[in-house]
Amino acid sequence: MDIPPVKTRFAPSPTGRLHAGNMRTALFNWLLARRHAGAFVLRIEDSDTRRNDPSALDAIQADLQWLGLDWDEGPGAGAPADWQQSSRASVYSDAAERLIAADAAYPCFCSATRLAALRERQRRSGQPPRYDGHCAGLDPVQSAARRAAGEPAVLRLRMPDAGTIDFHDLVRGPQSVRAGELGDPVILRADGSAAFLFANALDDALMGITHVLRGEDHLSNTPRQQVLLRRLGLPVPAYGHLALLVDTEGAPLSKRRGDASIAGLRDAGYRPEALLNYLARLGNPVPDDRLRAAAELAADFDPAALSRSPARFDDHQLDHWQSLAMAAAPMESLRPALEPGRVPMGREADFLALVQPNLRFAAELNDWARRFFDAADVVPGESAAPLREAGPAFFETVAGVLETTDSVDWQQLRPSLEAATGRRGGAMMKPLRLALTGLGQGPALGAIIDLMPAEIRRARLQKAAAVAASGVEPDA
RNA sequence: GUCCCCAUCGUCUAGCCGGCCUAGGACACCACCCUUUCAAGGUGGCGACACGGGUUCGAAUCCCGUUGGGGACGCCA
Repeated sequence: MDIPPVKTRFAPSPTGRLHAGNMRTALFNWLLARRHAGAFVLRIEDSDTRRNDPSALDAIQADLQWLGLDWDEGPGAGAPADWQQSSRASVYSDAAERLIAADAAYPCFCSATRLAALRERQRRSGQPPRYDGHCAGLDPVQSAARRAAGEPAVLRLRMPDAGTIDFHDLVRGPQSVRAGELGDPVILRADGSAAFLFANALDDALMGITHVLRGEDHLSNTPRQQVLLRRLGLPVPAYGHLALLVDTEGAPLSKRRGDASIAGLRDAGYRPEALLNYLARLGNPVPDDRLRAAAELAADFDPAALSRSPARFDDHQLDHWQSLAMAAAPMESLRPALEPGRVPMGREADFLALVQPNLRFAAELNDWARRFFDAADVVPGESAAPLREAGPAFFETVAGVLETTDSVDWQQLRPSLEAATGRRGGAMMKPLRLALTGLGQGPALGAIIDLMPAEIRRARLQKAAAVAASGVEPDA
């Protein structure tokens, strides 16, 4: 027997940038599709025209592509052309007519004022706020007449009022909701446009989506969408609900606060492999601690194994994956981050090889390059104390040795320096490293000396000697 | 407020149809090794079954309650 092909989707609204939470949802859907050699669809839910941001469409695609999530249907991917809800208005109105004809939906003339008062009253009396079915019993003929006369109305889906609605959640298992707990939801707004609940379910069914992984905030929509689709005689996809991502404080990740926006992370210098590996493991047990490719992650992706409690987005863990990604990065992928002219001709490969293990972000290359190859001063004022401790003679002596030795082979150079300065180990290395690079840490010092042009070394040592001589009395 | 879901180291988690768990891994942190420096790298350490009741010969694993966290209750998506 045939297992139906898996088709998943990611359906963001173009109202802002993607953040880590959205992206993880997209990733899990992509993983599920790829795992089963199925299809992944990108659909844009722009049914709320007031909130649409024209630039968001491109940004969403850019973010997805950056992470390597490709889609088989959607913007730029060919058929179907109508991946955009705003171009599917007639699909929704046709379905709405069918629902009305079957008495599965009814017009509701209740004003916003009445609804607000109703909710307030229910809340005060300890009742959950939900639509009371005020218009549910209206005569269809009269309702049609009122609508024809131009009286504003929304369309509500008639929910069963007894029994339970059962479904199997891909991540949470069997679910059962008492039908009476659900009010009749609005599926068409007064202006005739489709509400999320309606457009979303219809699109999934019509596009042949088989599996939907979405945020936990959609859990309560599931029974409604199931009723809706059944009434329409359409296939109901399998839904799985993901626990939401929270920030370091445990508060929900907020688009508004710009928490962990994908664009922000990218601009900060994070590599896509790093984010991918981190996101894939948030709330999802991946037994392998190494950096994996997307396809490898997909190979054993299982929604049922997903965590059902909210996961924290932790910068420390992201940084770990970033470090692994940097270390594993092909040298060629680092080059573009290096500003032209920073590194002398012919020295690039040596420079990159030396510095790469110390990088967290590729942009740091430029700082290292400046310290190695730029004549400008690198010694910060606050580091004067260690230089003074070493004394001007130390730097002059080192400079002298460097001048007269033609070998910069560290094995030979180090003993010469020790003999000449009378210092060894850290006593020699630390002030020397500081004088040469302005930093207390970095790649192997011998290799740095080897890579650094003689005239830069000379200038740095001179400067260090001057600083060391300047304040014989350290501020104390 | 009402309803639903969840609860293992600081964080992400393994384990959860009970004994193999003196609870395993990764991140972070700390120490040591390497480097006669530091960083990087290597090795090790610290560190948790939220609490209270049951059930059982035996519970992280099952049940109930408490507490805590998350979600839903829109002409938002």
